[in-house]
Amino acid sequence: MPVIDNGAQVIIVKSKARSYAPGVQAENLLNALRSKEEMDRQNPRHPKPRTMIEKVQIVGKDDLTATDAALYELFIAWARDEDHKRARGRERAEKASASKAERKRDDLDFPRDASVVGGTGDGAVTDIYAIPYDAVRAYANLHGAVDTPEQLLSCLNRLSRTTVRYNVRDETFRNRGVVNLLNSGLKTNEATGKTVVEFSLPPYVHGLLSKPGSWGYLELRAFGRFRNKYTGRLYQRLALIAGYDNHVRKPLEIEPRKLAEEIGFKWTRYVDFKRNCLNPALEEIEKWVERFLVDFKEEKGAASGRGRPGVALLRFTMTPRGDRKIVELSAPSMTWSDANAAKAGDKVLTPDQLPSAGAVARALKHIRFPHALTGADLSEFWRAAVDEVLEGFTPSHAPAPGMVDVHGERLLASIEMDGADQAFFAWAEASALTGRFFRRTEDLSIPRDICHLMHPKSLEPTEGETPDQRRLRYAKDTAATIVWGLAGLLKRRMPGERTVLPEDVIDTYCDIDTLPWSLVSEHLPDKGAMLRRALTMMLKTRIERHPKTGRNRAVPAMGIERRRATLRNLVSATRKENWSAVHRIACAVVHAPGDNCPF
DNA sequence: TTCGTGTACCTTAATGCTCA
DNA sequence: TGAGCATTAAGGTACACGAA
Repeated sequence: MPVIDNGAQVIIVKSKARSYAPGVQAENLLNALRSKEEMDRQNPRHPKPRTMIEKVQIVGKDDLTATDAALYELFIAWARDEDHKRARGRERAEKASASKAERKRDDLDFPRDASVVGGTGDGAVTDIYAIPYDAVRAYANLHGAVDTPEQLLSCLNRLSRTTVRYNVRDETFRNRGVVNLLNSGLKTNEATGKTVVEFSLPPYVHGLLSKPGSWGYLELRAFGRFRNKYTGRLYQRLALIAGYDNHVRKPLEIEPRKLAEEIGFKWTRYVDFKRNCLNPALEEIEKWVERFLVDFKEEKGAASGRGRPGVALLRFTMTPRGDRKIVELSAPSMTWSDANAAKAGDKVLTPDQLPSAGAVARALKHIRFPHALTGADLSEFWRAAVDEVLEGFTPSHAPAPGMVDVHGERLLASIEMDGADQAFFAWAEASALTGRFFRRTEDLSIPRDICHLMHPKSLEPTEGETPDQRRLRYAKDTAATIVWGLAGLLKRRMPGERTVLPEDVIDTYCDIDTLPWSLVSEHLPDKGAMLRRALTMMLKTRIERHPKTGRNRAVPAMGIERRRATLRNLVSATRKENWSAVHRIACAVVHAPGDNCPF
């Protein structure tokens, strides 16, 4: 149902939040693990949830080595890969059964993450995974650190006894809880002599893998070669930011002590932190990470008394490594059908908006896609993506574009500035990571009665715009997106998946570090301190007993209607650039607690 | 044996305060 | 106003310990 917002009816989906879990980017993960050459060629990347990157803190003894951390990332990637295989199997089975009896769509409200892996139905997932021993050993031995079963067992033992705290709220997890990283061990079949590494993830951690949100794409190849225990911890934080859209990506600015605390470095002096942690970590990241480069700067603090002023702020600026120019890439031959599909005219797109057959062929050769695609597939997906922008409509069942995706006005601007070929290549590279735009034009069934209301002015390309103006426009666009999300117009993601309710995504809208709030903060008198407090309060939870199951669960401390109304007011003020109104609303939330709010 | 990690000690640099 | 002193933190070197 459209919602009235400042006199205009709008329907949008949240651009930041993804409503499904992306898969591991690897042609064949097992082959990549077994062979160093395959690892270098495939360079598998796995999406790690932002929560797992930012909110985890090791509790107690921290004797994990760089190899241990690499193995942990491997296990996370493996679990995700296995979950996806099972999910695809489930989808095929559902399709088969759907042909026999028409399903009642509203009855299919089962949790995706539990059904994928055969969980208990309450979000708890209890699967045990097994990876061939030789594959794990080969991966752990990428830099010659682990060779024997005893050495591998030592790694697994350290991982199994390490406990972490996730400082997040969730419907099933209390933020003061502590869980093991994982449980793991070696298992040998005495009859066949075959050995596997078995592991299981704690249910809460496993559940995070399939939750909607933002992701940091981590390169397993790089992880396997890190030798410094802190490199992987710093790398994940940088990779998370490096994956953001060019227009919203800001440098990571953080106090040295805070960063040290976050990555588990015992603070003594800055020079020790730099020497033993930052320098080796940055060297290794530069040497092994393919996706981005890091520029590191120190900022001295203001003199506050006697003595030499120390380093007050660290600034890490990430830039994509090697933005590839399509004309510099070799062009392979193409099948007759692929070439015809690429050259075919389009009812909506102009010839200037269609990539050449050569561009499609280059994308197929030089971009690593998660699944086998043909040129005809890519051409079709591109037309659907541009069509979506031109119509100004996002299908209700489509997942929201991620920060990595090239979409919206940026896509049109890229076509105009760089040409269809280069724009297509950049779009294909991003889509290979997210999979967001791999769908058909027939999915774009637009209800004409509301279509004219959904074409945000911000989608029109503008000239002479400064980066700040562009960022402001992007923030306002995201604010409009939130309005659509709050209106409950995210009906379904895919056939058979459960309904996405506004309350499912409200938490992602309360993220102060993302647009529009990151930009809004810059305009507020207190630099967004009050807004941060307000959004934090909206994320607070309290524990209550479930009326049916009797189990304790965490529920939002602030009522859903009040959270929704507050967010709507905030984004409405943001769209009008009424910063004082944003500040007043934030103050009202902080100082005037209402229903169920403990403050 | 090599290398990562942590610690200790000394020197150097930067800044503010005091006083002639 | 400038020299000298006090204070604080970085830079550099060396060494011990333990994991790989």
